[in-house]
Amino acid sequence: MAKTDKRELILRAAEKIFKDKRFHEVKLDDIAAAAHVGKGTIYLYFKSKEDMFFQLAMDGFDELCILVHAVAESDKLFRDKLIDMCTALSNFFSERRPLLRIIGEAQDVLNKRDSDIRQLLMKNHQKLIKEVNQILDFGREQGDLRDDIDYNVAHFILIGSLQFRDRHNSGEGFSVSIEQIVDVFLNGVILHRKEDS
Amino acid sequence: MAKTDKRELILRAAEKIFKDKRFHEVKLDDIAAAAHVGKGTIYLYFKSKEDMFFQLAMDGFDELCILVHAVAESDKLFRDKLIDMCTALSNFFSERRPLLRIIGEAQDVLNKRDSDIRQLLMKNHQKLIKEVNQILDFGREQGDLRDDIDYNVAHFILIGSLQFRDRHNSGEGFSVSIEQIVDVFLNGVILHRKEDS
Amino acid sequence: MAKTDKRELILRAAEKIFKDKRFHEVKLDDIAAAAHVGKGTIYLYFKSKEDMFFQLAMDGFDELCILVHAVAESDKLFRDKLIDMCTALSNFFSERRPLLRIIGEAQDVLNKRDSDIRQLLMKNHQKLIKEVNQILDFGREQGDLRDDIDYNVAHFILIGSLQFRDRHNSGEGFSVSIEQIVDVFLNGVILHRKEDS
Amino acid sequence: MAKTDKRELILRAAEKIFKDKRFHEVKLDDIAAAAHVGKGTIYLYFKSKEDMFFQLAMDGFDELCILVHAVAESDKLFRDKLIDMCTALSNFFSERRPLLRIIGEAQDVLNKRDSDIRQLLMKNHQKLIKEVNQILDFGREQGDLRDDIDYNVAHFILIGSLQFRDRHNSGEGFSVSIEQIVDVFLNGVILHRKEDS
DNA sequence: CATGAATGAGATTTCATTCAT
DNA sequence: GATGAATGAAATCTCATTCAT
Repeated sequence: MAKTDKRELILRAAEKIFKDKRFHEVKLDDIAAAAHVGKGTIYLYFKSKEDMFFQLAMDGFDELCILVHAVAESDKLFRDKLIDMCTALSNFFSERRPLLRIIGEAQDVLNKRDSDIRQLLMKNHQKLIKEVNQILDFGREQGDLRDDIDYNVAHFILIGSLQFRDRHNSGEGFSVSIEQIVDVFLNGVILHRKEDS
Repeated sequence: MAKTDKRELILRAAEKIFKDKRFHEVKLDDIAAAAHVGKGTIYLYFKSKEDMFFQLAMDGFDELCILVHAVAESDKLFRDKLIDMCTALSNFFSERRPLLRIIGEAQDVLNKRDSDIRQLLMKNHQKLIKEVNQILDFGREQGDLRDDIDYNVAHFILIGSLQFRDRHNSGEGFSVSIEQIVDVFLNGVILHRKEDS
Repeated sequence: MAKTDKRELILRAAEKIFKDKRFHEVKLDDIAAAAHVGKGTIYLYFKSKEDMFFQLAMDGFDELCILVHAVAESDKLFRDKLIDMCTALSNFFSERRPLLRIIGEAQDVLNKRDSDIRQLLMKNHQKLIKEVNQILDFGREQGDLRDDIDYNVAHFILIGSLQFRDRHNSGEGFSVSIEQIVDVFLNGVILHRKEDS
Repeated sequence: MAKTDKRELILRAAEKIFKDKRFHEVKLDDIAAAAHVGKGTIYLYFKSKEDMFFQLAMDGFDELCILVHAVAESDKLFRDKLIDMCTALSNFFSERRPLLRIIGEAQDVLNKRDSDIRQLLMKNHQKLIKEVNQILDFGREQGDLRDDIDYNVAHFILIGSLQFRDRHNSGEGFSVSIEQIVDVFLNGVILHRKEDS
């Protein structure tokens, strides 16, 4: 059995356990049991519960980046890429909501402490930004995007909306579609009174 | 000393302590010490650590609603009302970031369990939504708002963006202004070429 | 119940438990159970298991000093004081052998580490030396003691012999009496051939 | 590499590690690392940590006996033989102080349990006693030793003093010389006034 | 023989909560 | 009401020992 196998095994088990528990509610005993490994084995691969938690968070970030990257590379119109990207993000957020919660938790609090972790978080964040920017760049190249739009605004609006939407979806289906969000993002909410022109 | 004084004392102390710690990192000992009360005293005013935390989290929400309400009632243009509202929200989010983070962290989990807390969260959320809707209604009355915009979309985009923006502000000032967000919200990111022709 | 009561309670229980177990074999569970206190209570009075161990060792040292002091103050002949002192020490060693073992263990190893503990140990050691010296001084005043005897030699021989004797007494009674030891200490093993003079 | 090489390697590494640590502070991981062998290898040569420790402790005892034996056989005066013997013992005690300390620590406890170990300890002790007795016998033959001296008294005083002296030597050199101890052992501490008269 | 990853019993320690004062 | 000593369940973590390779 390769060394990473056990590590993966533990991370996947941890993910499940963290799904519906908060950090302090998660017991290493449960994770060990779920992963079918001895409790001590966890400590071969992770320095502490905290460490495991962060490796889990980083893990999720990587997947997210890969997802967005795939969309950026695809051969579609700007609007469709946006919708694909939002769909990909939304799926990711839905499926891995606990992971996201963990990432959020990690991001905010640990920024203030261990600088190693902060740097890793920033690096990951930049990576995601870069992927999203690829799509926005594409929009700009196509002449579909206003010149005066700060990329950050775009990120905040798209990702923020999607995350918020996801967070407020408590299982009975979304009340707002991705198309609607992308529509507002592209066209705004203002009535463009053509009769004025 | 009035009964509420001690309660307030504890809440204010708790607020400071929760600022840069995660839920499980906060010890009641620390809160009691910071509030200069005995540890047992906390249990006179709060059922449990959880309870105290949620009372803390809800604390101030009423004020926020009042603030937004005031904006709705004010005598301004739609765009300015939006900016005022977003400013109020942003301030609220900034001041209470740690709490919001912990709520975010806990929401998922608690949704599935304590229905009292879920109901309180939803009630508060509805209250805020109602106030925000007043402003959107105003926009619609003014003819500034597209007819086909679902209010939920608007909420998700505005509040989601602001929360996300706030969450990624690590102290050195915001990289994106509220005006920019409101601008995209109103006008979208697309280049409106038709008006040029 | 006074604060020291619980501390004493725990120390006395610990002493019993340490009696026939080595440090790593002693479980705090056992001590807590023996002292009829909660496990957490131990941590109210002692920083850690190690800390408790050292407080226990220091405790024993004090008693030892008190014993020797009482002999020094008594109104007897030099030889009888020596025998009394040796008897007191021997009794102490016998009754509290585990404690001595602990002291020995502490003394040697911790000398090399925490300087706070080292200083405390040295202070205690000096205290014991001082008490023994009182008795030797008395002997010198009486003209019973050679002028060229280094007090340290006397300590090493008396205390060393007694400890060794005690350590090799495994319950079936001592093979060597205190009088015999004091005799050799006083007169030496050499045959003083009076006929030579 | 011969079979005993690995065993030796481990024992020498263990010796270093045990030097300034208590039994429970020594980790087999450390010993394995220091010996540059796998942790499992230790179990090829030793039944357990305890077993390894005792083999280590017994290691060298034979040499000590041979050394004392050589002194007994030597062609010297009684006093010089005593000094040589004490020097040999002192060296042995100095070099193996950490081990002796741990044995002391464990002796009490183990006496009550593992009878194999007790027997081994006693056997070794008897062996050493026998060699020391040879020297005392020589003294008696020479007419240098009082007839009424129990050999055990002599052992306790000599070995006890030396061990105690060694235990209180914290590295900055001995405060008491072997000659001084032998002097008191031979002549006692009393002023022999009769000879003056 | 040699290894070191894996184990899991059991150690130490923490901390929310209680309750006698 | 206010307190904080006491609690003990439960958490994290350690490490001697085993065993498949």
